Amino acid sequence: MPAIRSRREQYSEATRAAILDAATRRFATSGFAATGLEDVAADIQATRGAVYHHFASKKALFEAVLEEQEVIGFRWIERARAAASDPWQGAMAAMEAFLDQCLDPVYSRIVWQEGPIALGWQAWQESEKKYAYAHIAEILAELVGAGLLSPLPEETATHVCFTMLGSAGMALAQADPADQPRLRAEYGDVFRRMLAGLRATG
Amino acid sequence: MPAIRSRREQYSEATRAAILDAATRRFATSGFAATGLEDVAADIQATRGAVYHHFASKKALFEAVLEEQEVIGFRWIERARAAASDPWQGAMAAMEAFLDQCLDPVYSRIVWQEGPIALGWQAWQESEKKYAYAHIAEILAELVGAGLLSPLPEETATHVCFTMLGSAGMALAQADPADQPRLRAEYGDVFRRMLAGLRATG
DNA sequence: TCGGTTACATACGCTGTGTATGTGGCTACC
DNA sequence: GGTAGCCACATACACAGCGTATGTAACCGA
Repeated sequence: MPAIRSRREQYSEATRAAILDAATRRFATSGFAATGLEDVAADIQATRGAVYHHFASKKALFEAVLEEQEVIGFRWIERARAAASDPWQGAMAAMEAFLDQCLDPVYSRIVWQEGPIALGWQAWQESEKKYAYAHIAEILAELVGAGLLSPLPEETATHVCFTMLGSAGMALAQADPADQPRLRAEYGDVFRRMLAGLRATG
Repeated sequence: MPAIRSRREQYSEATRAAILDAATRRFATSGFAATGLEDVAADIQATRGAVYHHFASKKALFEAVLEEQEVIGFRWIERARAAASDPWQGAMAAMEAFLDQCLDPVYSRIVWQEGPIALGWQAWQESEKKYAYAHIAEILAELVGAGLLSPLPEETATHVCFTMLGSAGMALAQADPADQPRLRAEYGDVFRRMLAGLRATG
């Protein structure tokens, strides 16, 4: 990769980033269906031509937006987990960090609400497997490996945890801010009790 | 309501039912977005005019289709639960019946895949509250009342169970038929263990 | 049998996606 | 340092699908 880029390349890169940024805001506030590429283009004083130059389709644009959010979320959660002292604490920290992440309305709406709508349930799930899914599987495997959980059907358990966390995040994100602390505590409580069930010998 | 209906009313009722039926098949096989009202109309040798006469919009048509599936599913599950001898068996039977229901590709696709896409996540969830949601809440309350589960935050626990079951159903529905028995057993296993966690005193 | 209503068909406008073509400014080569 | 080519983007257009306004024929009540 060239460390120095031509003026034109820099401009191009900047517009691409601007499109991505505007699209993120639009998708997060108005949703995928209600957002026209015209709107996105207008937000950055450009035309739909520019958008179609950088992205093959509306769906492709959304995928790029989604990918970005996934990466941000992944890093945030992983950092929280890495800071913990032992696997169990790490898993709990990751859970907390995930719930935090979902309180960001952009993240929760793009990833959990609009994702399945824009890409279709199946494609969205495929995309999730690269991030959240793989992440959870790793954490569970570590817990099982450390003897903290009794053996589990990996794929199924991962899927269940994935969904539980996701829906909790969604519910939190959409709740009245005044209720969020209580809800968050409740979800934490239910999760902990359920995980405790997984601790007993299967 | 008049027990006897005029010829015209009977015809009208029949076309409405035919539209509903055709739409159900189309939505279930091609999805909401890829289904045009033209297709639906053509399936029953009619025009889009007929569709718009009976349903206010494409969305309204889908809502009617969804409602029908919900009612069918609800009845099926409730019957299984009612046949059980005690609350715990009833809850387990309801869970099994739900998984059965999800193996029907029409039900699972309409309710769980296309629902959120067609109505938007929020409206879909509202609609679910009338059926699955209320149903689960009732079952959980019964279990708590019978002392089989320790007290729970009702709304939160309902939401978690709702999502767990739904995603399990979806995963089952989309799995290779050869894997379905194994997966189903695994989900049952994980659920039972997690519910066991809820049994301990919170 | 005749006027009104109802069930549907026909025709059209609008919105939004995608695509084909045009253009001006940057870059690279001589 | 002039020019040829390319690249980033704009403009224009084709096309699909939803919704709506209007037409029409069958039916029903008087």
